Amino acid sequence: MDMMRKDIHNSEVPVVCRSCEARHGGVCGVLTPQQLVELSKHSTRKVVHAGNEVVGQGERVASYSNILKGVIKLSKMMADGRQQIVGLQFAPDFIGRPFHHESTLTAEAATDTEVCVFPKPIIERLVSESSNLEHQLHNQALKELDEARDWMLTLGRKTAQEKVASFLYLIATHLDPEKGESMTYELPLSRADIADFLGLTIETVSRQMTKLRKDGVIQIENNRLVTVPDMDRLSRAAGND
Amino acid sequence: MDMMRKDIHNSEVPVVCRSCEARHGGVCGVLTPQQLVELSKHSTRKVVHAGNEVVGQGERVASYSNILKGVIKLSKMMADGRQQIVGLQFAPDFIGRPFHHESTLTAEAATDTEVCVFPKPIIERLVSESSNLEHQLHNQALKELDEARDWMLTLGRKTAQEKVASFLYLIATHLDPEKGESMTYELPLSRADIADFLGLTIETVSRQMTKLRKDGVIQIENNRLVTVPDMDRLSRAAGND
DNA sequence: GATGCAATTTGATTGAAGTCAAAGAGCATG
DNA sequence: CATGCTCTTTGACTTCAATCAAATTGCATC
Repeated sequence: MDMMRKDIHNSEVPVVCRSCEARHGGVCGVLTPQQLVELSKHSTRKVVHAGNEVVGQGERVASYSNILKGVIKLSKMMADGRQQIVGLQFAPDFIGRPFHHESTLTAEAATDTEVCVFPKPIIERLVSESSNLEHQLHNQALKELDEARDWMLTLGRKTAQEKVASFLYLIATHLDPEKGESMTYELPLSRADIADFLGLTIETVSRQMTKLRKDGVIQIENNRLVTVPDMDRLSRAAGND
Repeated sequence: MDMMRKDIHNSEVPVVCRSCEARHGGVCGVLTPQQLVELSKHSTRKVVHAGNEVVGQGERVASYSNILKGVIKLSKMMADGRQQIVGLQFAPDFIGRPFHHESTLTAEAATDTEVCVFPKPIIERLVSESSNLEHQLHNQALKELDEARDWMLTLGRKTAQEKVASFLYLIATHLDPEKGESMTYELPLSRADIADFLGLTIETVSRQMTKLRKDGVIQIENNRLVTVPDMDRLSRAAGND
């Protein structure tokens, strides 16, 4: 990564902020060297452990962050405690909205996570200066919108079996975008989180996982380690035909 | 409206495109007079009757449009015919995405609709020229994202009763944003569409409407005309505490 | 106002997912 | 390696919404 950076730019100006270190993508990817120098002065790298909140529902948002590592879950909660996960964010996604000061949802680390945090005024100034950056954020919003709408179809019209398969497929494709025929990965969510993402109960998720295992669509070790021998078969089980 | 326009601008330059006529908002609202002149040369006003497609799922998109009047439903369909409405668009929303050439969903008129249509290259040039316009589209995308996520909570975690009440509340607030205590309106969707929006069957929607009527939360005339005597009560029935 | 058709409602029954309860695994800690 | 804890699975039973099957209503047309 470091080598590539040198090859392309062949100079001493930074191409990522100090806190992000060698990671491209996210906000850093579209800034000028001068903007990166400025950003580096105010950004800090932070570790957020699984289960900790990044931003609470209804809270004032004082900072923005790039995800460097791990998975963040975005969720909404009703007054009586019913909860729905409305999105998952992976590196190098951006958390927070310039010029919107109140969050309508809770962002919480699903796994242990590393983020690069900037103060609000800095990122807002960069957005005003750089139409590139707004374009980048606009594109992420459109990607999130597409994902949200795909998930609405899953929530509204799929069976419990298809929902669980859809979830396993979604995670697989996000963790490894080059799709081979088979793959093995660590689930970033507990059964309770999966249930909240799928609009099901823990017990139903468990039963459907067992069924998919018995049918040979997946193998499971230690509750979290999933092997998908045939991605196309999983996709079919998810109802994506 | 025309009078207001004159008062504010006091000149002969257009403030909306020819086809949109006196309507502000949507794309027109953020363009310069020169851009509006340019846009007017290529835009056409079009009537789309209820049930007709504006853009089909997977089709190449050759144009963009502003909704002037009526309601457009955005939906996704599975191979076996199961359908989910993933969004409703009202005037003056914009339909279409600059630089994305394939639609991932179907846009269909729910009611008789009027739209102002522009060819793709025109709007893409205007977006490149005007950061204002991208900002406007970005904001609409964020609004749609918020609405999609709110609806995910409804789809995943609410009961049939709460879903139907949520729908009636959603339509009421979109058709008349100044919320009085009571209101009467024409439903823009059939029972079948409501079912597809809520992830329910027609029969369940009907039963829950009947129940809300018998409980005095709403009154219904001629299937489509709904009166809500107490919006707060409807909101509570929708689970929005 | 009678006719025909689609949209909506209502009823009887079934079934998928939820609830309640208990047992079993996984994983830290002393 | 026993202890205590949480997380997950499994089992028995219930319930809410789906399905299947008529009625009924609304509405355009003759």
